[in-house]
Amino acid sequence: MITPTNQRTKALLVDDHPVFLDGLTSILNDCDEIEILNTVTSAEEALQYLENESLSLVITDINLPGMSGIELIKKIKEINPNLPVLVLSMFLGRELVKEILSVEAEGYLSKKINKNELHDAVKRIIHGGTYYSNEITSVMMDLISNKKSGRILLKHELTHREREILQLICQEYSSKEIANKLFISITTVDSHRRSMFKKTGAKSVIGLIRYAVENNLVMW
Amino acid sequence: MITPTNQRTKALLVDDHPVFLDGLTSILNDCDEIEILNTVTSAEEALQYLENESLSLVITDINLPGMSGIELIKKIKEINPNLPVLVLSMFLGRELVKEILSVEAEGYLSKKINKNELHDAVKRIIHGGTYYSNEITSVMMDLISNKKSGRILLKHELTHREREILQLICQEYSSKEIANKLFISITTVDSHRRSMFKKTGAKSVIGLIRYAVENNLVMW
DNA sequence: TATAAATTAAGGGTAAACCACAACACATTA
DNA sequence: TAATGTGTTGTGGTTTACCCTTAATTTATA
Repeated sequence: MITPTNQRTKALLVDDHPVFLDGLTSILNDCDEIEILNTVTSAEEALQYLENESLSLVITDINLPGMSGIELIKKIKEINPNLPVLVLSMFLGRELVKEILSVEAEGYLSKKINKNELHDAVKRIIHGGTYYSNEITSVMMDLISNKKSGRILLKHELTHREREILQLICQEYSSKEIANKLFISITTVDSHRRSMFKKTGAKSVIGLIRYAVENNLVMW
Repeated sequence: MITPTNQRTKALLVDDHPVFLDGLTSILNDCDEIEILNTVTSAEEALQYLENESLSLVITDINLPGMSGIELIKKIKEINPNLPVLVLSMFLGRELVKEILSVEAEGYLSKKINKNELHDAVKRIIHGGTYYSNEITSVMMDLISNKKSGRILLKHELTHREREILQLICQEYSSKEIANKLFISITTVDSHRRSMFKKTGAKSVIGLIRYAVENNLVMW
């Protein structure tokens, strides 16, 4: 017995890899409760579907060209706070976990998932629940153990200025070049750099780069 | 009219992302000339199918956990040189292009391809041809323009020792630590480091890291 | 065998990274 | 209001990275 089409949850899939979208579609076609409304390869395209009343689930990648997945979710929650979002991502650093939690996504899955995990996640979310994979829950536990005042601090680990400088470091700018670009002293750039080392636990600039990649601060 | 199953090309798909495998399967199911023999998530599993006489095409990712895609292709060409291989990869540096050409893969595609490109590539390869995407051909042109003695040099740009040191650099080891680890002088590590800068054209250690990532020298 | 390349290492230099400490503005909170 | 915390800025000093030349020894390759 097949559930009538008009009762199925209509989903929008967002990922910049067409083959991955086909894989998601193929897997979700095996699920009676889901119907694919459409698949798009950017957050900008996804925005066009947010006013569509039949849309009742968004599954999106984080690392998208142009507007990021996090920005997309923020927009989704502004326009339609009740529309659930399942996040997919390749990497998962502490900072990214905080962002996923702060935009209140209903679920998270690594992009290395299999069919069953995706089915489980989708079913739980469309029935009003949430689904967070093991990877994210272990990072969440880590955040809780480092908590202050009884709750998880969802504030960014790095300040705006620090992120700005980190992005320039990732683009192979030296401290001198960064100082000139931002009209500040080299020693100031140095200070920001060192505070990032402390916060991220990086031993060298390579650790900073890895942090930036794992937290989608740069398009590598 | 459907071609009988026993006349279709039987393909083995290798990728560590199950959803991506589902996407490839879904796309190739639309192609009358292809039939999926099986899908596996590692090179080690793939080896078990190489003695299978009905297998007539392998589509594999390069960046696999454990044995790499390049190593897999080497083994394939040892056991069955006539079995064509289509390579998929996320990144594509000069070094990786050389490796793909040196193991004589019949085709290359970026992992950002769409349905049509995959169909074209597969059809050309199963009819005895080759398919190299625009990304790889432009890198090949670059290699040809830098050629000596009339043909492309497929030798590695970096030596074994240099690669070894680069991998340690990527793991956040300092020159001093690398020297201790390899029982060589710091000045020697410095020599190798500088020769890598020259060969890769990197401006800073970040350029070296990017080179390592783009050429699959490290699992990032 | 001759030539080239890889690995090893030295001396000597500049520039940049890295470290501890601290002033100041600004906001939050006690 | 005073206290505390955080972000941004900065100084001086130490260490390491980065760059050049030169060169011995071993190992491939023509």
